[in-house]
Parts: sequence; C-alpha cells; structure tokens
Amino acid sequence: MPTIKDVAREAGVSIATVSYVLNNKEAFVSAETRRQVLETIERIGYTPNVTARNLKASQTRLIGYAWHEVPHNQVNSVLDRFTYYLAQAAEAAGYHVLTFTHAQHDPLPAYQELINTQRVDAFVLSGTNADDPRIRFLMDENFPFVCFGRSNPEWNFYWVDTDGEQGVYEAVNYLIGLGHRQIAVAAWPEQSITGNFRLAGYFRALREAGIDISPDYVVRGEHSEQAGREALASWCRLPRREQPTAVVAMSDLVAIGVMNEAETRGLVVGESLSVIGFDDAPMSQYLRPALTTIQQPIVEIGQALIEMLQAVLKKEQPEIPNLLIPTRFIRRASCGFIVR
Amino acid sequence: MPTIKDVAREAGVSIATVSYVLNNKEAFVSAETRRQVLETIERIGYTPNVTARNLKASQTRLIGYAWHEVPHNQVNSVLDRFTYYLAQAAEAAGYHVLTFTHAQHDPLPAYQELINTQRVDAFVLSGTNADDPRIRFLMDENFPFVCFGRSNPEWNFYWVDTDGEQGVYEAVNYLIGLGHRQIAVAAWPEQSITGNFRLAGYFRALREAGIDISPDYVVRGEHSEQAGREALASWCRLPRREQPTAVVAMSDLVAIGVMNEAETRGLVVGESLSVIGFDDAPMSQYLRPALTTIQQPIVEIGQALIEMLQAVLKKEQPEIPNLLIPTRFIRRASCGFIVR
DNA sequence: CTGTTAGCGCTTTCAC
DNA sequence: GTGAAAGCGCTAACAG
Repeated sequence: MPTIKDVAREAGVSIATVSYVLNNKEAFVSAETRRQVLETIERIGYTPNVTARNLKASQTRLIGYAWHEVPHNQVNSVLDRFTYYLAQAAEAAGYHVLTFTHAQHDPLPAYQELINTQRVDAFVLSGTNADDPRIRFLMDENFPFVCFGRSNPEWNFYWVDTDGEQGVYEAVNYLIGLGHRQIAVAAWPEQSITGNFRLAGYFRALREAGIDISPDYVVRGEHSEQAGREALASWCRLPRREQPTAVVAMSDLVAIGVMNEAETRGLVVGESLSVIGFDDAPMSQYLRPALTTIQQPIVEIGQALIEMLQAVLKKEQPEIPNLLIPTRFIRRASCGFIVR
Repeated sequence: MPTIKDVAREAGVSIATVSYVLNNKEAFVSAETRRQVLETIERIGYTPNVTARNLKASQTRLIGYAWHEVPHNQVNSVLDRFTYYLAQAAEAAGYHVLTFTHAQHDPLPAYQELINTQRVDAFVLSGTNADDPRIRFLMDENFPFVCFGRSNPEWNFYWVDTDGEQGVYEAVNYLIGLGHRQIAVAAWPEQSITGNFRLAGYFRALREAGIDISPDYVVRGEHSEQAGREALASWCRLPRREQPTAVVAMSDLVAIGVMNEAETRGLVVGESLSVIGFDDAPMSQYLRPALTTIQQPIVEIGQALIEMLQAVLKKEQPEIPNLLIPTRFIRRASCGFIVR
C-alpha cells in the first residue's frame, strides 16, 4: 500500500503539501501543485491510512453497539433490523459500527474495555430499561452515548424512542372505531418502562372514549408467546359476557401467543376476537390471519440517533436532547368489527 | 487517559520497560521491576491505546462483515442471528466485527473502500452465490477473507457452510418414514447454489428409496412467501391422486407460503399435507401448526469461520480449507403420517 | 536487565 | 506557497 511519502516523492513535493491537498487546505497550496498531487494520488492509487489518521486525531470513527442476546424461544427482529439502519446512518456520517457482545447480565465490563482501549468514540444503546446500569455507567464515565429508548426520567441523557404511547392509543382507538368496548391488554411487567409507555396509551384511549377500565383486562407477563397464551386463558375464565372482544399486546410475539391460544379455544381471530401486536416483526404479515400491528420507525430512529450523536461528539448541546418518533399503524386481517 | 509515558514516569522506568511488561517479554525485565510496573499500571488505571498499537503493527483487529439488505416482505433471521455469534467468536479471538452496508447490487465499492483505507484486516462474507463477484474481487485483491457459503467450485478459497444436502436428505427420509411417497419440493432458482445443494439431498433421498422423481414435484421460485403459495397452487392443479402429500421447502418463509395456501385450499397441514421448512426462523416454532424444519448450525459456523480466518491471517494454510457442518432436524407438528 | 531511539502514517505548527 | 520537523502512543532493534 502506498503511503503519503510515496505520493510526496512521486509528485516531487513534501508530505506536508500532500496532506494539505488531502485535507482541502486550499489556501496552503497553489492550484498547480494541487493538481499535480491529485494526479499522482490517482495514478499510484493512494488512500490515506485510517488508523494513522485516527491516532493523530485521537479518535476512531467507530461507534460501539452491543448485540442483545436473544433466547431461542424469543424474537427480536426489530433490534436486528435496527442495527442495519444504524450502520447505514453511521456510514453516511463517516462512521462505522463496531458490534460487540457481552455477558447477558453483566454488560459493563464490555463497555469498560472498549472505553479503556479507546476502541470506539461513542456508544449507541438499545433495549434500555428503568435505571439502566449502562446509562448510569456511561454518564459516570462521561463517555459519549445516545440511546434508542428511555430510562430514568431524572437522568439527563440523549435518547430517541418510539412513541409507544401514541401508537397504542391509535390502535385502541381503531378498535373502538370497530365497535369494541371490551378491550384487553397483554402488558409487560411493571418494571418495563417501554411497556408502561405503551400501556399509558391504552389507558388514555379508553379514558377519552369514556370506557371503564376493568383491572381484569390488564394482564402482565413477559415478552413471550407463552405470556400471550396465559393472558388469553385468564380472560377466558371471566364470565362469558365480560370476556374481551379485542386484545392489544405489547409485542407481536405476545400477540401470536394470544392468537394461538384463541385458536385452541375455538375463537376466530379477526372475527370473534380482534388482536393487535406491536413491532411489525417480519413474519407477522404472513400469519393467518395477518397480524394488525404497530410498526416501529427504526429507520428514522437510526438516523436521528446518529444525528444526535454527531452533536454530542462535537460537544455541542444537541438542539433537541431527545426525540419521540411516531409509529405507523399497520392494518391487517386480525381485527374486525365487533360481532358478539 | 493515561499513556505509556505516564506509567513510565510514575514507575520511574523507561517506556520500553513498560512496553516489555505489557507484551510479556519476560526475559527483558526483572521480576521486581515487572511487579512495580504492573502495580503502577493498576494504580493509575492504564490500558494501552489500541489505535497506536494497531498503527505500529499495521493491523486493525477488525473484521468486516456486510449486512444484507432485507426487503420488508422477506426475512433473514438466520443471517441476523449469525452475526451475533460471529461477533462472539471474533471477540474470543481478540477481534471485533465492523459491520457495514452497501448498495444492494453493487457491493464492491464498499469492500474496496475498507481495503484502501486499511480499515479492516479481513472480511467474512455470507449469502454467497455462484461466481460471487465479491469472492472474485477479494481473490484478485489478495485480501484475506472467509465465507459462510460456497461458490464456484473451481475457485480456491476458504469457506464453511451448512450441509444442506444432508439436511434435506434427512428431512425427506423422515417423510418417507412417515409413509409419504409423493413428496414435492419448493426449490430455489437454478442459479442458487445453496438451493441446488439442498435440492440434491431431495433427489438422493428419493433415489435411494427407489421412488420415481416426478418433474411436476420440483417447482422453483424465489425466497418468498408468495413462491410457496404458487408452488402449492401448481401442485393442486395436478390430478387429485397425483398431488403430493408432503412438501419440503428451501426456507421457512417459503414453507409458510405453502402452509398458508394449504389452509386457503382446505388442506390441513400436519394431517392431509406435511410441510418441512429450512432455517428454523425464530417464529417458526409458534406457527400453527409449529413448523418442522432444518436448523442451520450458525453458532458452529461462526466459530469455524473465525478459526479459519485466524489461520488465513497468520498466512498459514488452514488445515482444512473448508468445512461442511451438519444441520439439526427439528421435529414439530407440521408433519404427520400419510393419510390419503 | 534497562534505556535510547527510530519509526508506524499522518496532521499541523512554524519557519522560510 | 512550501517544507522541515514534532508528535499522536506504541513496539522493538540496538546499545550499554
């Protein structure tokens, strides 16, 4: 590989001059010299060595992003695809994404290591939760980062998130528009901050529509198919007339559990029971019936995060320290007019 | 961040001595000095700067891996999860994975750029196909890489692949064991090398069982749900008695198309029609009925690739230039004894 | 055993 | 305008 020295020698100039040309220091070099240098660069096929540049500049142009380990009975298609769009947005800004893994319940050493070795300039976090130790840690370390997801509202950090509250609000309104009044929700555990935002949308929609909220209709469980099954099973234990005619789940995976259990119990999803998920997992469009769901705006989130990160790295206060991006409601066949 | 100079000053030794300690050049430094240096390192919290080390060593300890863009009506859960295991294996070997994206039909510039800027030490490719331009390019460039997947058999390069032939062979034998004789296959286009290996397993199983292969039973189509639907539709156009009782698809996505179309046509999957997929996509376990499938050994593939890559980077001939890893057959509810 | 020093490839200050 | 030279943080050859 040719170096700056080779270019200088070939072009009959000093390496400083080559560097000026490379860095568009127009004022420092005559048009003619510049032309000659560029011609030489072209001819010998020179590209600056990024490691050397980075050493000089004390940067890496690398953004660390931790993979989430997904148990085999789960799915996290949203985060998997998000990573693609994140990489794309990062590249547009002249960065690359370095992916790394960590022990499921002990993420900090992996972050610490990347900071200590100065491997990355910043991190992007996803799947944040309340009092997330990673956020606390990075704030303590005063290391640049942005989050896909919220956390402790008292903490002052930069994040972008899906507006789950609004998304579920719209979804429930849609069900109300179909005539449903007995709408249940398969919620996440109380510690799940994301789950709580989504749940708030459920409450708001019912409240605004003047529908009483039955505590029986709010069942909490994990992000699993099993949880969806159990939720529906519990609603089926209610007196016949009190059973919900529609269900909103916190994720497509949970919604699938609801659908599967419904089938087992002789309910027809899309007719005697309407179901809505969250995420728009790739497979959801192919379920029978196809699942109505709430799509997360992962493309926009990736772009917004990188934009915010650039401001953080420039030590500017990003104009907007955080951002809520609307979801997109995906209407499919799993919901129908009330029939019962 | 402290540097090697700070350690040297604090410990009252030269930076060379610190470097010797860091690099375990035991012979070059007395036990006592060593102890003192280590103590200082610990005390001031020093970690070597990886960029500086890399510049010196002309390496990056970064492995480039290109994301595949997945159209929204498709799924590629296998590659998404593979990336996680690849990152894990890379880290165990002291590398990190740098992910990047490229224009769907013009990948080479992205590879070229990473080579020219000396951003990565090597690449891992996946989703390879016949006469893959990326492979040809990297061979021409003489740049280190290994592949998840095969390509032109005349080319001499390092790869690890799923043994799709054996996987489908087992699957078809399983169907034969259930009494099926009319077994169809939803195959991929002829250019798909991966598809052809899998298809070969289908032919071998039938041949060994002495079952005639009907050309009507081999339908080719894309990797899409629609292709699965169309394949089943075409079989349903055969005379009633000639219609297949079992179907093997090249992917879970195609299998889902087959299942969905079957339902539309009043066939009961797992009873009047058996279906087998390929991949074990995360959702497949939750389909109704749950999909019998062939799981790709992505954990082992990731590990094998990194092992191979290490040998390549050491300029050793890897002992085994390529490796076929067996699949795991996942028996679920979508297959049953023949009933027709 | 330990230290001095050159140099990896680049940017930038400073002198001419 | 241009070039010499220092230096980013580290490794390793060489001298002592």
